[in-house]
Amino acid sequence: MTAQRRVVAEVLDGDHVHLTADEVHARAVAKLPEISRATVYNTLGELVSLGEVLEVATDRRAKRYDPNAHKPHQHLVCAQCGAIRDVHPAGNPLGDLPDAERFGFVVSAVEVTYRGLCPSCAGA
Amino acid sequence: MTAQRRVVAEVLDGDHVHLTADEVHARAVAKLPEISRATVYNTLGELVSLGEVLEVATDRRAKRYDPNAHKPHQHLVCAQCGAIRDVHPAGNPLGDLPDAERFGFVVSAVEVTYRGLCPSCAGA
DNA sequence: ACTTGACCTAGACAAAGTCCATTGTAGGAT
DNA sequence: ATCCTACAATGGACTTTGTCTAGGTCAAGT
Repeated sequence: MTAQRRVVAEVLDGDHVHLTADEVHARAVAKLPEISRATVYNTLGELVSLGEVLEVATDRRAKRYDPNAHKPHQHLVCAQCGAIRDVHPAGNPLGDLPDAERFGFVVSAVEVTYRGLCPSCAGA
Repeated sequence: MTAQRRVVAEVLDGDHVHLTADEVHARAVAKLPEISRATVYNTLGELVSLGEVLEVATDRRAKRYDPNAHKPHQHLVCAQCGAIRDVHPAGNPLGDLPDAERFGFVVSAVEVTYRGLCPSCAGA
């Protein structure tokens, strides 16, 4: 546990945030000015490997990092402003895929992304 | 309808393919050598706007373009080789999101990506 | 003190996509 | 037939996101 890794972990802790790698880097620099981009990327990669943090790809721009890795959840994304909320759908989406639709695949995970407009974007 | 747009449409037609923009460009160049990358991107963007083609983002690398836009479906992706199959899960995933989990959003769409191993990658 | 190895840094590099100024073209107006 | 205008296409520069590499630093063990 080095100073750099502690800073990255601190940045992700706290709110239910979904930061991009660059945002993590920017906040880390605020606490530890000499931290480099490569170190942030490396540390995020390690946290993902350890299962402490999830990668979320709700758009095709930057990956986002979700510290809420221990409770299974899906994401709800505003198509306009990009706001992201964690949500917990009912039912088991994996079970909804019939054997006939599995084409012999060993299916092990499912990601669900709900898209719509958040209250402020829908009101505007 | 120009020659360039016809060529892009032809490339996407046919099989149930999921090509990246670069693959579309490569195949378009084979038919019309002077077509430029920008034109392929523009044309793909127009086809997406018209609802004739879907953008699929199963990985964080290139977007893929799915000509099967008229029948709702989801995707099953091999985590190892990247193979993509169209699948049709049972049930209505949109309905699985309770009102209490919508946070006031107007939810209009849902994307489901199943991940696993295809038969050849699972066997190897 | 020297070696070793893990970690960090800066910057170069790569892939995917977008933007922009210029050039080309097709159809209508004169 | 020629000109005009609007739209489309082109090539290349640029941006964003992420990875890689070569070298430097530091602490622990011998």
